[in-house]
Amino acid sequence: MMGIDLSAPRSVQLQRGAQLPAPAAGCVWRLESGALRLHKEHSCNSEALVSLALPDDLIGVERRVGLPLPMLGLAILPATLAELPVADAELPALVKSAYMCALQRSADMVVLRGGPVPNRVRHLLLLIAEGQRKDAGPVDIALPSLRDIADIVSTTRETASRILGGLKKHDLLHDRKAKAGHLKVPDLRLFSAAPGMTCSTQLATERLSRLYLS
Amino acid sequence: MMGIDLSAPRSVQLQRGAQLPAPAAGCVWRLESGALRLHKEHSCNSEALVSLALPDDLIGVERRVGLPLPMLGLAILPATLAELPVADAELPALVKSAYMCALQRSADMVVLRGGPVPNRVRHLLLLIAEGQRKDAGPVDIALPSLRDIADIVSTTRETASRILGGLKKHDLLHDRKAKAGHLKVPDLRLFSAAPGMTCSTQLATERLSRLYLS
DNA sequence: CGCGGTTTTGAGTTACATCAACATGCGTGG
DNA sequence: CCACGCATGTTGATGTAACTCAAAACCGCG
Repeated sequence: MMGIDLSAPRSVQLQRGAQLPAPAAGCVWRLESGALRLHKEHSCNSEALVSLALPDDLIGVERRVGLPLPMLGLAILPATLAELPVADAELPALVKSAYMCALQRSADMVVLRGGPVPNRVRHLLLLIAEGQRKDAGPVDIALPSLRDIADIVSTTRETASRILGGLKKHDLLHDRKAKAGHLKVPDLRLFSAAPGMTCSTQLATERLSRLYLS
Repeated sequence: MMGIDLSAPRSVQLQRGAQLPAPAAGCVWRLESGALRLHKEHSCNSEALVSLALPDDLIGVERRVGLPLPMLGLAILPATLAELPVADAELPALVKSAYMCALQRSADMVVLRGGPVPNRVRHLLLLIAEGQRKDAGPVDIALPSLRDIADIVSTTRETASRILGGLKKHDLLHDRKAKAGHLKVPDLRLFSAAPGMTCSTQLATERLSRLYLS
């Protein structure tokens, strides 16, 4: 209703676990850094998980587009978001980007929830690391809580812990609990080259798990 | 290049396993009945699975919107699709629906790939049954192949077979292999009311599996 | 300091994948 | 027509990845 404030697009910082507030009227969020988990139905239970939000993703477009129940965003990493005022004329272009992004995230979620758990965790870490695009090379990344990791890849906190431990043992991850780990992205991605790991295909599912857990 | 044929929107029938051809220039598909699995990267391996397409979903919008690599559609049920000519002016509205649908499907995929396998299969069957909307009440549905079920819920054909067998034993599903099973939707959905089954939440994960497998 | 939340580690159990053997249906070609 | 392959479905036996349960160590915080 009130005019859009073009002068200073609001910016927001979120701590791990903090909930994303609704954007100002006529605005959407754009994730600058960090990562969120997006839920539907204002319930945090993992049944309602829809997808992740990674840097450059648009968040809240579904409100502008009239979705009955807007999504809930929870920071799994310290995140910063910019409020993007969007005129009606720009809306189509916006929805288009949001759509393409949604497809990508949907594909991500599928991978994050299929195959052996260690691979799923690896994939999540790589997604996060790429978000912090210092493009290739070892990266210092903030790690999500074990609970968030577990919820996202659909496992338990215990096994998530063991898997991170395994990564550490293999020198792929340092300074874990400092809530800012040092991740050797290239090495980690190398494992990606390893044989297919979608258990369902029943193609050579090399037992990679052994590699991770020592 | 050539003008759009408004007189007779083309309609296509697909058999189980058949691949969806590219729509005519300037057109998108609309799924009338059946179901597809959507992959990216013209590979059928289940790593590339992105989501499902259920009746009323729009397919091929990503082409109109300039996605570098268009998706591949494979019928998991006998499907009929209508070719929808779409003028540039209508595109925004189209992308909007496709976007909202993508969000829904993303949420579906998350559920289809988390928690105990029997529940995932149950969820898939319900999705399919709802697609054949005779809204509530027992429904005769065509069943996807075991391979497709397995790929989608991320399991093996063997366990998928065992789970369907369990459903049959519990009178929730009849006439299985006739490639047209009779599904008791309401009863099946009832199990949905049962306690949370997202293993990751570590909330009361009642051992429903026992129920299914006899 | 004690106190709720997260993380770690261990030991026992189980759901599920794996492997193997077999039955069935379907198309192709002799 | 049967023979043959090839995909699909079925069922059992076995191994193991991952969940569960439990208990301790480690926070950050009022």
